[in-house]
Amino acid sequence: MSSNPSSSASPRLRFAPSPTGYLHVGGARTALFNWLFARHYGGTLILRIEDTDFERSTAEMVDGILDGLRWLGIDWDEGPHFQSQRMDLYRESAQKLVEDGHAYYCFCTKEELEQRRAAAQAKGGDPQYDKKCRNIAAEEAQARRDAGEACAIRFAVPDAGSTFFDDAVFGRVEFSNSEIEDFVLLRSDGGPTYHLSVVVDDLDMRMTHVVRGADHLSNTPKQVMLYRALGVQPPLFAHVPLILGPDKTRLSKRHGATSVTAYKDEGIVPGAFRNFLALLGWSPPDSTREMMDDRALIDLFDLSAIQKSNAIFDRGKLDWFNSEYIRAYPAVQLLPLIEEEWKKVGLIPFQTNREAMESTVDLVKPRARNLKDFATLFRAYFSDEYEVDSTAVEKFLKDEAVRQMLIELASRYEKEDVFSEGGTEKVVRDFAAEKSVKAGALINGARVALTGQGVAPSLFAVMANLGQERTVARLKRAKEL
RNA sequence: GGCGCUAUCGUCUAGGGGUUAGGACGGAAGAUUCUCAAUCUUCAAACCCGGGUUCGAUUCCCGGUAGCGCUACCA
Repeated sequence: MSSNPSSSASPRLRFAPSPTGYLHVGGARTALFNWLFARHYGGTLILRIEDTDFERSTAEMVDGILDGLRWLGIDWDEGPHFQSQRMDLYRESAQKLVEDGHAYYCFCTKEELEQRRAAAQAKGGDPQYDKKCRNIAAEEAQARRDAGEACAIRFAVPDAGSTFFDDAVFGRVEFSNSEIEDFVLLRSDGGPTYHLSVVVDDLDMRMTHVVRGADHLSNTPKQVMLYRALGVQPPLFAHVPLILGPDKTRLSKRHGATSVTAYKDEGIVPGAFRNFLALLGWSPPDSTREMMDDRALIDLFDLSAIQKSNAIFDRGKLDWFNSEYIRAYPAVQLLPLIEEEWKKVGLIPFQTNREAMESTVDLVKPRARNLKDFATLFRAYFSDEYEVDSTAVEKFLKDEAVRQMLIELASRYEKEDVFSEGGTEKVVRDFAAEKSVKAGALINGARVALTGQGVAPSLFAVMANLGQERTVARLKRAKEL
């Protein structure tokens, strides 16, 4: 008998994705919660790939899942283990269950089952398996197997009584055993079903806690029965509510991106995504606190603070987190991510000096909402090939006189010996006073000429950043805009 | 259909037998100025419905409704 899981000194948890698709946001959050819990208690996180469905599982998906986890900053201590390499263990366990009288051979074919199920339902009866094979004598079963008849192994669910467990988030959940059919443990092809493989593996890998999606809540009593039949105490379960789309249905492609890789590709920064995900269904003791790095998340995380109801994925809030994180990320950290975005659009920066690029990043990052902004909105800060926003031209440069003045202004800057933020401003203001025009008109016009945008940081900071030569050249081009 | 779970602003949530029901995103308005997607200020916005229990229920209990999940030789 194992000891009470909740009193274990060092918790052991696992994340067990099925590689039949990329890492989706629901799975990512489950992984995150497991990780936060394990790190909070100094436990062990095991990664297990549940690839018993050979048809749908691919190695490519496994790589995608691992990439997604790494991107989110989730690391693991053991694994990845592959269920496909542990098939013997499942067969032996099923065999043992038969020997101990907890399971039996079932010779019903899939067709027969479907037929009888349909017939039962037509009569308004119970669609559960009718236990036809439950009482076949051991010798007969052996004989039929020897004769090569295909068979599955089913668990013999007790006819009476009920099964319950105490979930860390939902509390006590109880099911009447009569609601649970004699489920299959081992398929006729020799492969285990989910219920068998999870239990056998969680047992073999000495899991103390099972944190997974709430879609498994109704399946849990089956697994609890299996643990009991195997003579052990089940681990502590914690079921995490599901993530829904804006229409309150299960999140799917219809709602946009569902894989974490897609968010990476969309210019979301990993810290933002992790922070956002952590707050979907969980909140720290001080719920007014929202910005949390991994350290804070780990310190504050607690299973009991997980929400019981499903949460809707709010893209707007994610974007907000993204802008906050981009602003907070140091330029050194941001630059490599930005360079990936440049690569995607073929932008080759005119500047190669890292420090200079970093200071440019710092200049514009407060206005960024997405990493892509550095390759689109902010192109002019890094490249001489950028588009000019026509509405900005319309708004600030439609006056021919302004254009002329900007060209004149360029000549003045050309003659400056020092080109500083304060100095450039003085030149414009003096020039405006001289011409009896509002400085704002010139500043706004110059902004469009320099950045192609009507929106930008302080003009003089931009000039200082662009440098004298580039500032002059772009101002001179004002008349062509 | 059966079984299970859930229910606080549009969304994420805090709270809890007596509160002006708090915060955040988003929305609206205003301020600022050199533009704004930045910043600051302000505003609107919620306890699903019906019964109990109670001096008092949004909070506890029951029922309803709704949503979600499970009901496979998928995981």
